Amino acid sequence: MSMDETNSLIEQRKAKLASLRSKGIDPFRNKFTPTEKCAEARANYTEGRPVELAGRITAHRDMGKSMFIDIKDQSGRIQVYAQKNVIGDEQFDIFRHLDLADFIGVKGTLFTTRTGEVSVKLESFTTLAKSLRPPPAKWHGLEDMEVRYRQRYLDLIANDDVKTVFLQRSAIIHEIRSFFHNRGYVEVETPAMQPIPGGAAAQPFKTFHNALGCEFYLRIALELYHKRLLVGGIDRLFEIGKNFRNEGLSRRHNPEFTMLEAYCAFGDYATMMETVESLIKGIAEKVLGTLVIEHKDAEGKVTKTIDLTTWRRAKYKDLVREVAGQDWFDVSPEERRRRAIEDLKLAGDIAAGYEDFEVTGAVFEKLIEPTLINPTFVTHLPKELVPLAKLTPEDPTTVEVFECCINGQEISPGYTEQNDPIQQRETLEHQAGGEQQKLDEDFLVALEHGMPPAGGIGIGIDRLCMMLLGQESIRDVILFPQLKPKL
RNA sequence: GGGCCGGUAGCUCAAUGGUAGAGCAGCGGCCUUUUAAGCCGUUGGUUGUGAGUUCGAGUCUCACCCAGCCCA
Repeated sequence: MSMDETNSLIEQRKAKLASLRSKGIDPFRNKFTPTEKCAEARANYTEGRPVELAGRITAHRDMGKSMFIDIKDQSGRIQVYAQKNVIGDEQFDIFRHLDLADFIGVKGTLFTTRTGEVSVKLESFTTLAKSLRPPPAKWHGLEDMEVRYRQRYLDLIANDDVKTVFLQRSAIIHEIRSFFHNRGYVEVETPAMQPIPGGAAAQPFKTFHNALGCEFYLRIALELYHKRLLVGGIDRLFEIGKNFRNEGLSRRHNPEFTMLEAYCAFGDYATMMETVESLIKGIAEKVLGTLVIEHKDAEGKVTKTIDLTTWRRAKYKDLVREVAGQDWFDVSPEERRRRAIEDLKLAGDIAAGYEDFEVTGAVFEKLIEPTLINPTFVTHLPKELVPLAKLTPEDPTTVEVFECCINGQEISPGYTEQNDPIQQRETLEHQAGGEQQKLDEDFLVALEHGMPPAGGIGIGIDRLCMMLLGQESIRDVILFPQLKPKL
């Protein structure tokens, strides 16, 4: 090791790198094949069993003529014990000057220390990758939000619970795929670049295709392409993909987010309620091993309990009547507006230009949805709210629709899909109305070729993960949440 | 877009307008079963950026950047 009087931690590490090279050691290897993972070595312990393991150095305890280090791979950590008289003076000196965060491969035999910890008695080691920068502190972890999000790899290195969240997110998505494959659904991929962004009301991102010389939009929903596939005879299909909405960022909104949509020909909204309930219950049982989910604060105190055992079904109008009065839908629109503003104190939430259904919508959004912690299917919404669904035969002011609310948020909408091309055109034209929204003629032509009756759902995967994994910010379930670029 | 809070060593954090500190990490020394190892010594700073007030600014003022929370 050089006696360089450098003051930068990076310079010190670079000097160590040069020192290794000067000894003929390559600090960056192409390959090292461990016999097993660190956690497996600990789990399958027999005294004296030879192992070869690889990992990042996360701690070291120097004892003079011997030394302990911890190495860690994705599975976990294991302690390695090096002794000067076993590996020799020269190797021991190199070993002693390895840095926290360096990757090494070790060869040795398993033993148990005096304090009962399964460890590797080192016979030889290989440097695999030198870390030129110091890792975050071992004890405090990494707290700085900005660094955690911008350099998520440091967050994952320093904070095991963060890593667990993302491994569980992966397990959730795996379960979603198995669930639908088991039910005979086909996984499809549809365009993220669309000439007309449809299927939802949201501001799109715009881009330009040079060769075609035209603009495209990043999709805001998957729906309209999935329905084309129903027309094409794919009766059960699903897609897990990114949607993009050019709107504000918040604890619940990221500009790109992951959406699941699934469609089932010859099903309806009731079919899809069963699907959502089975899906989410199955995920909770398989990934979390429970249907009762506890959200905790920083001190570990339970702040919220979500019980997924029973799924309530309630009509939108009934829920509104519960909080706004039994005669809510019998009085005049003017009276509804007055009550909402004066009696329900929603003045700040009701804009002057709001239509009648939007006034009721504000009542639902502000006073009802946040209270729906345990799963509730809110059904039969006013038809104005959902232009792509079929009317309810018994009450044509509503549509055959549900919004599954859990954790005070809408997690999943679903409905009996509109398959009448003439009614669909009228609804979309009326909706486009004042706005300069273009009609997706190609979609309407597809409907005119005949779409089977079908049920469909969407599930916001990020919000589902927040609910299941006890995270209050969408940024904590997205590996690289959107931040303003620095520099 | 509005309000509130924050940005100090690699990390976690201190510092009445008056010499920028601690713990850990790093570096050197001692120590062959430690584990937040221990003991001794020691390096490390353009206090987010830019102006201003002041004899003197991490601290006060203004603008800006970035981030977080709340609201719209």
